[in-house]
Amino acid sequence: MDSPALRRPYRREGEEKRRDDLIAAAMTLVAEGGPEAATVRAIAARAGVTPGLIRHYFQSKEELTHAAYRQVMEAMTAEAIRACDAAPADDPVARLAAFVAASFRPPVMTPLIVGVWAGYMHLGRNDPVMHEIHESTYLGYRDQLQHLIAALPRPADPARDRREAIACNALIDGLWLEGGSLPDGFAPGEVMRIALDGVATLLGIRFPADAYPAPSPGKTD
Amino acid sequence: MDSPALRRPYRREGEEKRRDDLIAAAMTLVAEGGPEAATVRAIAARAGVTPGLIRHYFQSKEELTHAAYRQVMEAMTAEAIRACDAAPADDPVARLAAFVAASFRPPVMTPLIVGVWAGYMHLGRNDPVMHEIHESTYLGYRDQLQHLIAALPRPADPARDRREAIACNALIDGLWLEGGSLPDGFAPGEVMRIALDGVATLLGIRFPADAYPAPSPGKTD
DNA sequence: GAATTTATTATCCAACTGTATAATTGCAAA
DNA sequence: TTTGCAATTATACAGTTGGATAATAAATTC
Repeated sequence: MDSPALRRPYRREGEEKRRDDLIAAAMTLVAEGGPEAATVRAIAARAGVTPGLIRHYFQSKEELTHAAYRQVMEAMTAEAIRACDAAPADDPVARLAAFVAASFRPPVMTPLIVGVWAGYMHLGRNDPVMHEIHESTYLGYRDQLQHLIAALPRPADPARDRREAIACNALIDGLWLEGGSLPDGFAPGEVMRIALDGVATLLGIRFPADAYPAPSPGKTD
Repeated sequence: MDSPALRRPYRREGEEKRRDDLIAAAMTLVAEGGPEAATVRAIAARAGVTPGLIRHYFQSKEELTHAAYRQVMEAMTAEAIRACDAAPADDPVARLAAFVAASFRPPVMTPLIVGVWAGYMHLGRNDPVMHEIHESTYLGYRDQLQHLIAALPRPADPARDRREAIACNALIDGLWLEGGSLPDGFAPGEVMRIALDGVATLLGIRFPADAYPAPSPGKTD
């Protein structure tokens, strides 16, 4: 009865690595099986540790959940902004194109991210912290988009900008959701191309050819 | 100690009514608190009956879940198609406008429906039946949209129609999601107006004025 | 080699899950 | 009124699972 005797061997890791591992494990599980799949035991198993360790780094499972969700969401917007800032500061059209394009390739559009988004989407209703995270990251993205639209070289019209930002944001959301959910339903780069075309059409502008992904090799249709 | 004595009084109802009540209760709970909130007991309580009754009308809770999801999803597409068919058969533009507009008012765009959609969105990954329901209703909607687009009076171009259907569908999805999630974030009719404008712009057409919702009273901005 | 703290282990305990069955009541026909 | 059936309630059950915790062992550090 009392022959534990062999104890699981383990390595000691830095706090940061362990926290990241646990967060990554939680995200993966949520993406795969929804929030209810991310139990303390499952998270620990996925991260290659034992359940007790979670409470060594997080005061509760809830805290881990919040940390994971925040990290995913903030990383997403941050990546889009980063790509946008990589474009010439004096070329609003190129900046907008870069922002949109970044939203449709990894690490923003991946089944993992979309899965996390979908899995947690519902928790915002009852959990105030989740709601705050969702709201701030969501509005952060949309605000950024609206800024980029307002910077376009054309007569100012704030009301129009708002409407167009809402429409573009919705188009991006919808495509991102589809593309991330059914990655096999589209040719490589197809979703991004549709998104760029759609945003350009909605705004009455044209994006330069180099804003688009490289054409699929082999065929020149 | 043994004085239960008073038994809950009840009414006898027809099978149809009870089934509908149970389905409605399940949907409401899912919309409010996600799938895990829709326990047998909670559903029964919400429907005003006792848990055992569920298994009198459904072989299992799973069966009730499937019935509820199917009903919500099918009703949604059916309503949009119904509105579309109410338009003149020989006016493709009006038919498309009616289809889009119907997607942005009750009973299609309501917090309940969006909540159910969000709550169950994730179950499609593991549960084959849920997946089938989701897929068929989703594709049904998109196919219908693509047919309406293909029927527009302009040179035929199937590839373009496909791209545009994907884009329009994404725009509609995104707006529907936003409008249903944050009904207070928009003025009455605003989401529908943005959707109609957006779809028209994406397709390079114009919808007649009477396709739009009545302007908000009081102000003529 | 001692001290420190990461990590493991084992367990707790409770809440709750869906299901099955038995007892009772409402209701309508006879 | 009485009878009988089916709708509904009530209770029981068997199992899972949940997150939390205290004590202990092993890495690493000094």
